[in-house]
Amino acid sequence: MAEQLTRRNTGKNTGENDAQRAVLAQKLKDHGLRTTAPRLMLAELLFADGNRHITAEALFSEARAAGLKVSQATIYNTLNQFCDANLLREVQVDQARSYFDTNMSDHHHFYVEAEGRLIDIEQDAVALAKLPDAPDGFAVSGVDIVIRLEK
Amino acid sequence: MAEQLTRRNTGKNTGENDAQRAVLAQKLKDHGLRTTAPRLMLAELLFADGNRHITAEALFSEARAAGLKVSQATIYNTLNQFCDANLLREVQVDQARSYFDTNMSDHHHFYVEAEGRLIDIEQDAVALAKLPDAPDGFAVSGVDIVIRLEK
DNA sequence: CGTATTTTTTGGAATGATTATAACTAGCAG
DNA sequence: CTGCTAGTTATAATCATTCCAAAAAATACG
Repeated sequence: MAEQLTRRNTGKNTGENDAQRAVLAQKLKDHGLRTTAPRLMLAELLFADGNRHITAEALFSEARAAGLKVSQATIYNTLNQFCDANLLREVQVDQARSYFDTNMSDHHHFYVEAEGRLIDIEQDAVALAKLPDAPDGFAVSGVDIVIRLEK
Repeated sequence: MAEQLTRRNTGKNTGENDAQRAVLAQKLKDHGLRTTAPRLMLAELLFADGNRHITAEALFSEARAAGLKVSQATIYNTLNQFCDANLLREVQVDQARSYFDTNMSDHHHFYVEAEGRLIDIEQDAVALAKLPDAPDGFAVSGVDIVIRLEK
């Protein structure tokens, strides 16, 4: 079953992939999620090859292309669970669809509207010299900067 | 027909409202839009009383509450036309629904997620000391900063 | 001023992303 | 193993938004 996966990483043998899978399984556990087959396989697609930005629909296609038999509902459930568990974050750039970012570090984004593509901005590439205070009774829960790009 | 409007502004007599309507009609013309009754009435709701942040659904309710007989399609059409005409801008904070902002000046937003409420941030309350260059082949078309708030 | 031409508006159907539901299956604790 | 709980699935439901074809209103023209 595991071999149905198209590997995005550079692993060349089963031993290496097994090791990677064990790491991912532990990662799920560490974040309070049971290790189930669908979760592990989606985690592999999401986390095996560095940071990614992906939509539910794209992850679904990728999973199907890799031969996985996951339903759309599971894709959505899993993405939301991963978000709740702080394994993913949602990026708000297009009200038509949600983007999920596997990079949990503090950073911002370029967004190429024409291509629906997100690009990370290193956190130290942006410096905020001045930020307003939160209105009375509120606390800041996040600061999102999106730089929109065109050709 | 015009008197079906519930006034959000402080106008007290018809003369004053007529004057205001004339100003709005001119504003529509200036932006290349024909002055039609629905457009004028929605413009009145949107622009008569200072800057607003509103969703399509909220504007529809407001229009209905004011006794206007506009269809939902017209609300959406009008909001999109106003955006295209640079009378409104869309703010991306919640993928569930679109927010429209009547404040066209360069500024950013607080977003109170729990209430679905947007609050303008004066442009001089934010200072960006450093911004990354756009990747090769791209130009920056906009910089959006959203500060999310919680209680 | 009517009449033709073009835009708008409309109600309702269609779309597309996402979520809810209810039955089934798989983890995992004892 | 067994049972209880959580996860998965297929499908239906929801919700915002867009599409559509027809009716109505605006401008252009004679």
